Amino acid sequence: MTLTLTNTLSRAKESLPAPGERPIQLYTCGPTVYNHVHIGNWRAFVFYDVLRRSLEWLGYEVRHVMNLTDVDDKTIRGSREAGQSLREFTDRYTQFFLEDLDELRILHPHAMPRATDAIDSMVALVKRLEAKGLAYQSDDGSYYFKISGFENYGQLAHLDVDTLRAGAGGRVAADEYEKDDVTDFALWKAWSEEDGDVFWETELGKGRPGWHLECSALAMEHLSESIDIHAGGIDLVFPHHENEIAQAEAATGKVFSKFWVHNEHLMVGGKKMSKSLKNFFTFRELQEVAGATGREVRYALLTGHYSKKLNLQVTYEGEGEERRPVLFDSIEAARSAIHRLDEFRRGLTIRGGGPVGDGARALVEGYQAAIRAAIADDLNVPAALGKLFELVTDVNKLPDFDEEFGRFVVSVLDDVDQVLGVLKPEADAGLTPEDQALFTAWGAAREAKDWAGADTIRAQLKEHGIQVQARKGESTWSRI
RNA sequence: GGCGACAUGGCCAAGUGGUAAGGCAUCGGAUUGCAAAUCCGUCAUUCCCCGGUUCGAAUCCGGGUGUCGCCUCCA
Repeated sequence: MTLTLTNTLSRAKESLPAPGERPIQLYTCGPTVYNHVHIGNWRAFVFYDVLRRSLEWLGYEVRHVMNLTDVDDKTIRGSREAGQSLREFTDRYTQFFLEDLDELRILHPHAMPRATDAIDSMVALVKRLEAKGLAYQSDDGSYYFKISGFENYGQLAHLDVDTLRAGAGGRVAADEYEKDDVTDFALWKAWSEEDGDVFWETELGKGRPGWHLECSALAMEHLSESIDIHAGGIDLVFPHHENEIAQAEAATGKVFSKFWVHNEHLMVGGKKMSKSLKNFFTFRELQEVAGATGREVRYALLTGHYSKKLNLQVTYEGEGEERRPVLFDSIEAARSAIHRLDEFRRGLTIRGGGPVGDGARALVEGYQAAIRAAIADDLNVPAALGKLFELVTDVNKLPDFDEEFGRFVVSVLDDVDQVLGVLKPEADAGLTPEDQALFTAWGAAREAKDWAGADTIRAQLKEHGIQVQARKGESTWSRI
């Protein structure tokens, strides 16, 4: 099925080519590995993941590349403060990032190149631009992109260069005098004292790459000079993506990316995340404060359409300095919804009855098709989730069904989960011997109608984080 | 100042001309030894406000209010 996406270039929904004609080349802007990325960043990474999974689910072959920014002001400053080499420092945060990626059930991109592994590509790109008269060297040895030489500048952000120039005039710091034009941006930064031992001796001199350069170079190196989709957070539209386009298209004369898709921001408690508002959280903080799992966070991030702001609702207590979050409503809601989905799945495997008619099967297939249509229509995950819950309610209403039908519905859930990535329950090692003994004793006490004893054991299990369910056949348990 | 996005029930959130999906919470019922969990049902005559277009608008247009964002390195 053909996927449509909102293309930032046109600000309209556009259809990709039908699947099968050729593989889709997808590039997404990765993290700067200088700290734990925050929950808003995770919205972007989950979005990229849904995009890639959706493409594959709809029948596309995909090659997904995401960069790791491991050299910039922040990584250099961080490594110096930590007393580590740049590589030691960024490796540490890369490792954290990869661990969290797995927790959030995000598929690893096919390639995750570091910026520092692409110095040669970047230098070559600058040389190419210089040969065309679109890059120039300033007095301090840095290289800048000459925006006046690229007439399409502003096409993505829909900004007018003259307006930018006027706006920048009053705000640009005095140390920017090196540039011919205030709107020009750095391609290569000449070494300065603060860079310490971070530099590369290249044809461009001693220095390090500018931020925008790595994405253009890496996309071209690992994919091609004209890719299909480039994704990122909405705040990267300008200047980052605009500059990527300028660098790439000025050098190659080709369309850098046919599609540009951007995810909107995550709001926390109705506000933009900031440290001063105390609504700034990393995934690891949510794990500690709210007991959130990666699966719950992923679900919460899937409840809104990528192109719209999503609010992570938080209830606070106290004012000013004392203000602290006491309840993460969105995480709680995600937890309840996931629990219900897990119970539904479990019910499918333990309910064995008579055969169901063809109508029931057609009903489920109808929902499966509706979910596919919702995903194909600009990745409408919230609408797809709506259909999924309608499926749940309708199947629950069936008076009876056999094992084969149960297996069929499970297969549909697994199919849909190729995109959602939240329906598979966490792997559980099972009860500890002690808890297993309690669970058995609880059953025995109930058998003997020793209600007081049963209630005591039930309370003990609950303290261990185990909730029991009395059922007609075999009783069950679940983690709280 | 320039440009732009958004405003749907207690919370989250689909829906972009044909009469308000879904989730969480609430409430009622079923089930249960009692619970919990689960299941069923209930839950917006109305979509920020005012005006307009239309047979018909949450959806289109104009005005207002509010929130958020971009205007050189924040997903």
